[in-house]
Amino acid sequence: MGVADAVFGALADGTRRNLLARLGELGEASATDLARELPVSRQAVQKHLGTLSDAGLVAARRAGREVLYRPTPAPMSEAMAWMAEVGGQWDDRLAALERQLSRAGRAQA
Amino acid sequence: MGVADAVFGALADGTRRNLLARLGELGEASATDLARELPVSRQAVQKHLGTLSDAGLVAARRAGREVLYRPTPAPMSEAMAWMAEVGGQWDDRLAALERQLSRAGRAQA
DNA sequence: CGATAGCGCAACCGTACGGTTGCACATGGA
DNA sequence: TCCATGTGCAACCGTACGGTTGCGCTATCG
Repeated sequence: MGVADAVFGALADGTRRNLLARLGELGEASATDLARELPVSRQAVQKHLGTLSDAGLVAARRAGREVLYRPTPAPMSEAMAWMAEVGGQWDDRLAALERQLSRAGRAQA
Repeated sequence: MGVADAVFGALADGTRRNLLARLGELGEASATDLARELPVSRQAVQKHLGTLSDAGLVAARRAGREVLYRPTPAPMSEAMAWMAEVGGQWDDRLAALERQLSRAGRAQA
């Protein structure tokens, strides 16, 4: 089913979730910036940003000689919808979320 | 952060998501049952159910000589909470979900 | 009982993944 | 213009993953 595979795959790695969370705080950052505060090399971060980008969770913007990445978490909603749908049959809490999702879904790009 | 890693990891595989969805429909099923309607061997299904079980997304019950698995999707809510938190800073839709999650969270085991 | 259906476990295989190093290319500042 | 900084790309490495086969144990049914 669609984008879910890429999104879940991207989110399955802790470093990638770290990057996404950090980008959420910073707004924008380069791979070099992000690598500075992480215990991995710049190239590793770059690869991670690549898979995040493939999943549509991150977008890149060139600024001079830097490339700045910003989070674009919209595709996560599809993954959440999947979880809500599967889980909703067994958990009232998730069922509530499913209703919320379908309501919010009508209002998004 | 906690269970999220196992949950996202488990959900990152399409076969595993299939299994979870099918279990959601059937209620309960054995690894052999599930393997019958999937293009993989029983042992493969068994391994997948193992990782799903490690993530707390599935529970096993012995019934005679069969072992029946049923979905226990509650741990997904933590993963959803993570997504809502990270995404919420950038997406009003996810922000709404985040509020919904914290409200529902107070009412769960 | 014996035979059959189902589970558990281990070994093995190919490949994708996370990570590294190394180096070449581009860009901006002194 | 020269140099420092930053990016892009490729090769390489170890390991974990998805999947298979094979076999032994358990339990149910005739």
